Amino acid sequence: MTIVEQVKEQLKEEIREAVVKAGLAEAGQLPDVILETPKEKTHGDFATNMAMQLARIARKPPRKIAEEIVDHFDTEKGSIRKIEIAGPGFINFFLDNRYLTDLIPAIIQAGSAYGASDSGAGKKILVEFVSANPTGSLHLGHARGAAVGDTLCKILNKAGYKASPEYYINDGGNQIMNLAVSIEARYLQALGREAEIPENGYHGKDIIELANQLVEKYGDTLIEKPEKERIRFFRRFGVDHLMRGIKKDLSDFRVHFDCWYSERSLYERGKVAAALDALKEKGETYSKDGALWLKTSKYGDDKDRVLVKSDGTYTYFTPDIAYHKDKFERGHDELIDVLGADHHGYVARMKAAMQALGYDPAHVNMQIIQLVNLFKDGEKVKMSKRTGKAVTMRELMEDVGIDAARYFFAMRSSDSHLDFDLDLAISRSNENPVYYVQYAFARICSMLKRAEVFDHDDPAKLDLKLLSGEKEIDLLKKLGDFPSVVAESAANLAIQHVPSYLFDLASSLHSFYNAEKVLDEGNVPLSKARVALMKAVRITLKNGMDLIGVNAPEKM
RNA sequence: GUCCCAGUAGCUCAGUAGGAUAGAGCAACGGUCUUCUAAACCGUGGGUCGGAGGUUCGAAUCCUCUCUGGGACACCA
Repeated sequence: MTIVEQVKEQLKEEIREAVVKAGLAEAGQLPDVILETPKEKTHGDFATNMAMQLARIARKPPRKIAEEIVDHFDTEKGSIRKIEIAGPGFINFFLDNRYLTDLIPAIIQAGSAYGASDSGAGKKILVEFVSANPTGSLHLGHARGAAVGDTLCKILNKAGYKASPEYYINDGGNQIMNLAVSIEARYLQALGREAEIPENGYHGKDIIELANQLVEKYGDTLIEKPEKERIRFFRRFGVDHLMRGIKKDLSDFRVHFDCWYSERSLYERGKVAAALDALKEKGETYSKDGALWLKTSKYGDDKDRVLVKSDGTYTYFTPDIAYHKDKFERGHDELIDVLGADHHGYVARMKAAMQALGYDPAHVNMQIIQLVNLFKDGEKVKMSKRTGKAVTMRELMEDVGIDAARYFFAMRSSDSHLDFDLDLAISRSNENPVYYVQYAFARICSMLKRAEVFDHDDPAKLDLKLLSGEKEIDLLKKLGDFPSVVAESAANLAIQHVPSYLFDLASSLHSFYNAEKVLDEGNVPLSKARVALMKAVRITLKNGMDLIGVNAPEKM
């Protein structure tokens, strides 16, 4: 438990005691004590709305109840400086700053571990994201999914969950056949022959480049191969090549996956057939019009879905079911899929399929990432792999930079539409908040380089109560918030809280920096205490930036 | 037609397990470097939280209806 949590828990316990002592409620019927941090400083360090909650049970006006609670409150125990009753019946607690200054040695000692908590209780979560078909380069939408998925995993792990990031490679379906045929066509064209890309094939530039490489490497020798073998060759070559590019893009974007899961491997290990059998056995399927259907409508889907088409082949849905079943079988308690908005229709049917297999659909969590609209020269740029005009993830990295892109994607709630103005991001990148946060870090580094005289091995021995200025208290409170920000962010799958927290912390730092001098030879004890504070802020900023995949530069 | 997301300051968006006077950045205006990085700080102005009802001590937040914008609704993946 973190220091701030300990303080809050103790305070809650004391409130409970006071309520019982005052005879306002039995210990058993006591509502949960809600202790919040007021926005307004004049409202104290912590506040509770207990009196309002008890108004009904005790049948008294809230302010009267608040008075009785305060009268029975044991102020000796904790480090409470002052208690006030305010507004409709809030009880505001003003604490001694000791618990705040205690944070500094704790943070310095924890180092890169600061911010961690066990609020996730080791729950195993598989987070699948990106999972783009290997049929072209990753584009802007994938970049958002990648940033969100990667950050989500890091936040979950920091908060005590066990999250595994995974990429599902769709290397088994029709799309891949289309890819092979498209490569073949481009290959023939590169050799100067007549060939046309099929209607649902891929027209991207990267396929042309791929074909050119084939010509360089193999000349026209591939034409002589029998068609089946040739297509198989193009397919494997295409998948390998494109997956290499995808992996490179993702790792350059600082996105990490524990596992690259192949769809083909599901077939090879009989997982698809097994999933199908399981559904049949449970009586969740039926035949109609020559196809095999799954009764997804029984579990809340709009209509039933086809598993096996009348031509005997599987729909994409069937291996996907096998894949999700496998995720549970590998021991994960919960599944999170980070999906593009175009997969919206997929949510109900996959949850239904999992329910049909006997899993709790509440453990299948689909996070829909809304569209990214790109604006360039004031015009909306349509994204499509097929047209070859898509803005790629690579271009994004080169144009706006990885730090800015990662921060930008993390800072907005992923279920809102995102307008990404490329011109603005490129031409006025200094206005990007990421630089504000990084600058705070760089400033501290720069100060600490000169601070050797004031540095102390054991911050606990310093006179930290000298840190009592308004700006210092602000900073300390922010530092103490970090673990609960991470925990809450994880619990709500709301990653945007972290960038927003970093911005606030940076703001407090800048404000402090401009108001006070840290390194002052005229006041050594205070300087030492402030150096320790700066170290704690630097650690916290760094840990937060790590979570969202943004670099912490020592110099800017 | 059904479903999902959004609508909060001029612009881009935070804030939604109900809390006190709704926030930030940008833009506008006015200040601050002989002092640890001015990519910063300090200040001013700017709001029917799309609209209407409801729930209650209390609603941007929860419920119902409604308007506007975006997206999804294949024996494609």
